[in-house]
Amino acid sequence: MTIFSIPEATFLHELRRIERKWQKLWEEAHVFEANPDPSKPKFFLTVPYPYTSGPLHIGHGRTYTLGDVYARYKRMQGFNVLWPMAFHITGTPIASISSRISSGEERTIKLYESYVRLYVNDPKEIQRILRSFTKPENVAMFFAEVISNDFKSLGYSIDWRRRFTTGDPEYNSFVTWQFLRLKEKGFLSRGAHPVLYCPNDGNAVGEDDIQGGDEFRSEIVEFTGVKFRMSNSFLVASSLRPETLFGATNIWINPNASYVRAIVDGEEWIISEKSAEKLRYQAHEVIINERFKGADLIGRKCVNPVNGRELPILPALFVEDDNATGVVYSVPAHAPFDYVALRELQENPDLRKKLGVDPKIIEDIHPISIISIDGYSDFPAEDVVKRLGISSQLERDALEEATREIYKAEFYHGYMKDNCSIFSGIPVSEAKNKVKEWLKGKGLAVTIYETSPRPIYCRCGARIIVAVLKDQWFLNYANPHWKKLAWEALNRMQIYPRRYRKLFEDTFQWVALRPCARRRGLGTRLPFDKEWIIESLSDSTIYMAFYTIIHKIRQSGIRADQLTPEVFDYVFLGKGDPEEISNITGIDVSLLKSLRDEFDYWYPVDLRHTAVGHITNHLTFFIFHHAALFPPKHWPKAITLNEYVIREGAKMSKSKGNVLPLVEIPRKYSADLYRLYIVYAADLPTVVDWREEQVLSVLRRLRDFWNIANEILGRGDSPPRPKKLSIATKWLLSRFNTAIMRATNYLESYRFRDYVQESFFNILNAIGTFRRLAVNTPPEERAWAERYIFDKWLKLLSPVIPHVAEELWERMGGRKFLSTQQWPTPDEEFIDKDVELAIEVVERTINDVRDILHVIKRPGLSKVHLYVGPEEWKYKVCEILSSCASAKLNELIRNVMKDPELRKHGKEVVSLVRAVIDGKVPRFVPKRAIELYAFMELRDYIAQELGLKVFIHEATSPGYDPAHKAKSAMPGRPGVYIE
RNA sequence: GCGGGGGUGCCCGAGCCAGGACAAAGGGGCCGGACUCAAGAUCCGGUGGGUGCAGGCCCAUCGUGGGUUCGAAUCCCACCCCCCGCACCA
Repeated sequence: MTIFSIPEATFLHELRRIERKWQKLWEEAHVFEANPDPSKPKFFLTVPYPYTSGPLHIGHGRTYTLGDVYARYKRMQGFNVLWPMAFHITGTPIASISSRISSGEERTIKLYESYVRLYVNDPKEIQRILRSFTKPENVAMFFAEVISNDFKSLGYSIDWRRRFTTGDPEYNSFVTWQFLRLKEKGFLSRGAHPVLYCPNDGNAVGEDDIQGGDEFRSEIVEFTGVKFRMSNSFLVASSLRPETLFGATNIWINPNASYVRAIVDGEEWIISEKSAEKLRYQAHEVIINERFKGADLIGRKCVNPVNGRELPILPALFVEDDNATGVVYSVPAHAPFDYVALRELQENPDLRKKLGVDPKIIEDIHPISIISIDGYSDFPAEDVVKRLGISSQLERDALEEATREIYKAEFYHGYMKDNCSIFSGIPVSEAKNKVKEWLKGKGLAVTIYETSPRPIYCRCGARIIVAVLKDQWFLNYANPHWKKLAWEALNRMQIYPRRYRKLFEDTFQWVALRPCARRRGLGTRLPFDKEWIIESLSDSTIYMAFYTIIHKIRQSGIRADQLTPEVFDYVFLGKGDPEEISNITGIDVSLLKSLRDEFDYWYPVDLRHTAVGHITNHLTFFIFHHAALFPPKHWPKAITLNEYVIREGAKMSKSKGNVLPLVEIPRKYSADLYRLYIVYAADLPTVVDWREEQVLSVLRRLRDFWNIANEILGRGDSPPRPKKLSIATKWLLSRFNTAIMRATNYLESYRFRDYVQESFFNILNAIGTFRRLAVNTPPEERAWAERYIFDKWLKLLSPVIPHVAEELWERMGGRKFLSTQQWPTPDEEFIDKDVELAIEVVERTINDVRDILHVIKRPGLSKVHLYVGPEEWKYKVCEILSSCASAKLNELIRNVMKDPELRKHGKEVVSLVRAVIDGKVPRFVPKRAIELYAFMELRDYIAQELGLKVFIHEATSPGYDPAHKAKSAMPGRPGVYIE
């Protein structure tokens, strides 16, 4: 942890005091509560509500802080800003946490104890809270409460009256309405769907439910079970590569495992006993008739459905009866396991004897090559097995590696050979699915699901399998009508940073069926099928609309059961007759109308800001559902996105123990420091690295600001404006007013980092420069200048460091809250590019002199003569050049030569143009008179910087020029002579 | 694997879409100087290499290699490496 030095710690302490003070005052004055006001333009900004399963960290805070900076900016811009917040409790994780705590799971209890301890000191109280976590609602309520406190102590300007959770009955009514309407529009569908499943719990399982689920990725893999006829039965052999069926030479079974003869969906199948049990969960009807050892099948034959070839059934030790059907077909040309197992049987009499294999059956088995691929022989399995020196089918790891290699190579680069029937000649990558579909179409294959990795276990201890849910509800994003609407919505939306639009577009392409309900967890029940609970991303697509009315629902005591679908139809869509709805629901007509008005005032969402991780799911659904349910005028306008946060170069994670919780920020650092750092550290599309060293440096800059500000305030009231301004003052005012313009443009285009750089760091630096430039400026003028910029500066900074700015505003005697002041506009009168350029010339000249001193190293130098301002026509050349877009020498010269006066100077013009192109003369230079004036005025400053006596000469009439340097003077580049 | 994004100086990080004023903003670190008894803080200067007793010149340089162009960190192609997403996890 940082050790701040004493002055830093003192300053931080002061900051925190100020932050608490203003948070209290804002809250008491209800400054950020927004009500419809037809006289003002509105701006509706949302950031996703947090999921309340634990504390937030500085990564989450980045997103919310950016949202707040923008909300504050827009508010000062004169918009009526609605920036609300709610809490997400829907779904399985919170339920799962509760049940784990209930069942006494040590790890979870420890983890949650540490979470609670972040917020609560009293050990007894911690235990009480922890015990309450056996109810999921209490987990949700606890974290909703502490997170909202975190947000308040970071100074977020949220309208808290509209807070709700997704478990509130009013919200349930709202979601119910959505799903009824989606169903009516035909956007829901039903069908079979495979899920990871715990037979013991009777439920689908998610990452949270799987033992070690956060350490590896568990997925569902699809095998193709191929039916090999065996008299009246089918031996069902499974493969991940159905296209290799053409190269099958035999069948492998595990001789020691138990197999069954079972009626599966009316057919008699022979499969492993273990697989028969699992198939019951995959929407198959299974009746087991007979059990026997795998060895009993050895030597019998079955028929390959693709070519009628008779294949012998042979034993193999590598076959797992627990994987898919426990039966595999052997393709020794292309599958390393098969190749090795076959060769072992052929070459090892002991093994044959042990497994009871008749040598005659196997001596005629030869690999059948069916795939051609560059870089391998006809028998890739043999190639790889030899290369890796594999000799036994029990060398599982090596064989799996070999299999992966061939699978990848053949899938991407292989072609089916001529012996593959109608699939001959096509790429393997295509053949795989085509063969599968072809077989399934003929009733010769089925899909068998398996977990990967295998086995995996539920936290309850049971083995997880794949189950097929027959009646899963889906949101059908593939619906062409719906998709078209969503595309229209996307196309008219602004996405920033622009690079992420592509990801939206790609997602829109592939998004199809999305399971939208589950059998467990928290949430809203599907209104037309109460067994199902609407899943957490599906219930969070248009909830921004709910913010517009929830506070009024609460205030007026409307009950959830009064919130019928007709109410929402009216409020959100303007459908139906309010009198009638009022009669049915008992909600007052005027109240109904005011809900409608409020929604109509705020909608659409003007900006949704969030982290990029949400693009492929939440944000896509957000757009789809708005497009489905609302008319185009209520579709969202813009999305902005930011990347995440790492810490000291490393990703934050529980296991590393390097997560910095948001709650620590206002305690160990400060809200404003955090805000300033997190916004400034990187652009939106760049990952922010939270580095203590850099945080500290930002803290020092914040303190510089604080000191300068208080120094300015300490001088009391502003002195009168001087009649004549020094060049230093002119420069500061120009620089500052330019900064207002730039900062505003940056915020308008969501360039938050540039905004902070311009309005905070650059102005801070400018004041430093000003103070050095102002050696000859009278103190009253300096004081006036600094005081002049001061209140506008505070306004500029209010969005990012609202507490500090608000405090200084108050100390300055500002009226009301700074947070509600008008955003500053630049004072055009003070913007003077020539002065800014002239100062640049002066600074550059100082550097040049230093450079020369460094090179000549002559002792006893004490004077510098500067020859400023060559002939006026040279400035004219620069002026013409600066307005030329082209950079080609001859074109530039032609442009310049258009001027008859310049043409007179012929060759000299050409060499000047060349000097500009070469960068020896700056292209943008001040007017001659101003350049001269700047040097005259700043002579003492230059002298002070260089430690030399300075003499300024007009280059066109130098009084003293022993080295003839006056003629080397160029616009923006005085001649220099040091002696 | 598929899809997306990126690789900039000792480190972080702008610039790239709209090629030219780019040895490349800003911050950090480091070096030198000022201040100080000293440390810290603060302020000033420097920070690719070489070279020069006049502000310069030469070489290298924005992942690597090609290309387009009078001109490329910026555009095109190939390769290498890194990050993110891939849905029932919110």
